[in-house]
Amino acid sequence: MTKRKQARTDVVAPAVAERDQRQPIEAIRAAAFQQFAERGYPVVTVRDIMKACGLTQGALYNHFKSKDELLHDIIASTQGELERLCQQAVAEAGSDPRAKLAAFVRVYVMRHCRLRVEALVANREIGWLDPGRVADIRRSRRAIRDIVVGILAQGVESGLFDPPRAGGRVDLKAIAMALLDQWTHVSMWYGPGGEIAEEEMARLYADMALRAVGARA
Amino acid sequence: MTKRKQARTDVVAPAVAERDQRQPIEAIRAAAFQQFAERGYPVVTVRDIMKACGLTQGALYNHFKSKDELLHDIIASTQGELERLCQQAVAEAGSDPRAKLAAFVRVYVMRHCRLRVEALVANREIGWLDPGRVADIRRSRRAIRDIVVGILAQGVESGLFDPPRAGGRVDLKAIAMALLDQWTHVSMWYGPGGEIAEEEMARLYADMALRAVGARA
DNA sequence: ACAGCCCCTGAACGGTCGTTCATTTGGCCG
DNA sequence: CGGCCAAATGAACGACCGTTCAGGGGCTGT
Repeated sequence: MTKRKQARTDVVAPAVAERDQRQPIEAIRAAAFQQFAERGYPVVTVRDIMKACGLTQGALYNHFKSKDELLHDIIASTQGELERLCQQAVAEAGSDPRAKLAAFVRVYVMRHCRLRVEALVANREIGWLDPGRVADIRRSRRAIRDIVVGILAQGVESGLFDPPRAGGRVDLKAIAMALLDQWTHVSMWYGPGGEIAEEEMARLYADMALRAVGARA
Repeated sequence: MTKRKQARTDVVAPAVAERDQRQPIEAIRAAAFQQFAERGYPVVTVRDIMKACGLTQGALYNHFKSKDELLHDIIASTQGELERLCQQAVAEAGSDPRAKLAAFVRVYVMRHCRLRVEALVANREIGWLDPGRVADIRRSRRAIRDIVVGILAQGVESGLFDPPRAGGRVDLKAIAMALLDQWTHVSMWYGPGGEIAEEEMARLYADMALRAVGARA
């Protein structure tokens, strides 16, 4: 091989553009999301991104310090919004852990269906960030996981959940990771043209989760 | 940035080597698995891989036609073995769909715990393959998914499974995808130094799956 | 009208990439 | 011991990378 432009043979839709009409910084963010989701951070060049919003390479550096900062910027904004939505959903769901879990799944899954591109980038491309910039993203991910662990703990304590045991005792962290894995990766295969609506996806996943943790009827 | 050697800030363990004693072709495969898992296909250079097994860049091309062929070779071998193991596990599990599902989960999860490096590469790096080479890997993935769909269908038909409904009817394909997502991504976070043994992980995931599909006690 | 500023352009820089190839190595067979 | 050939070397090639920067509009406020 001598050409270097091979695309990820994955997921998602096309993109090219005439000079985007939005604020250039927003146009760059949007183009970067699309391109990173389609082909992956390392093979998307600065030239690609800027061409996709009708500018040239150099203009990127009027808005971002580096390609890496651009990636961090778009991941961090998406991740922060996700964390906020999850907290809000749980807070508004009342005190029953079953309602909390259902509300969490609903928000989380619907967002990963609707904003597939953003979810894909935030979850798959995080590994390309400079080590120094990855810390706050990881913190946010842990925070989201801990919300789930908290709901499960409350459910167990109140006797409303009866989750499976691993090695004699219940490992809520492992269960939370397993559930989050399946909710997160909806964005890898869910297609808006698919047969199932986002609403139905959310309900399906919530049902599976409540069954998996042994929620009382 | 001017240096290009940033590592994925992800997962997995170290590697360097003095001249590997195995057949060079096997040494290259092993080094490539390790490096791709640690840092990701696009940023691992041919020079990196060959240095890791004590050779120089040029020697790769005595054994593989290109870097891309090397990636396909190691993914295809792992993927093929996984498909074989899954088929075998189900075939040996008798006729009860509950036993089939449990056997499948056991084999699938334990393999993804034990061979984390291979699973990581096969699942995460597939997108970097040339489009022409990706077809057979996708076929194998679909085959594995269809094994799960088949087990679920049998369970529903025999009345032993009562899975959740989405939009009025049962969508076995979506359920199978959801379950496979959580089984597959164990390899992303399970650590052999972790508190849970592989056996216990397999049992935990099998329990969750049987509950999720509404298996009769 | 004009200065000042923001933003964009596009050539240029130093570096790294996958791949090729002429050459050298080293083990095996007669 | 000499010939043979598979396998390894490492320089070289052409391409392209992220980033910099001097130069050039086209707004704004006065």
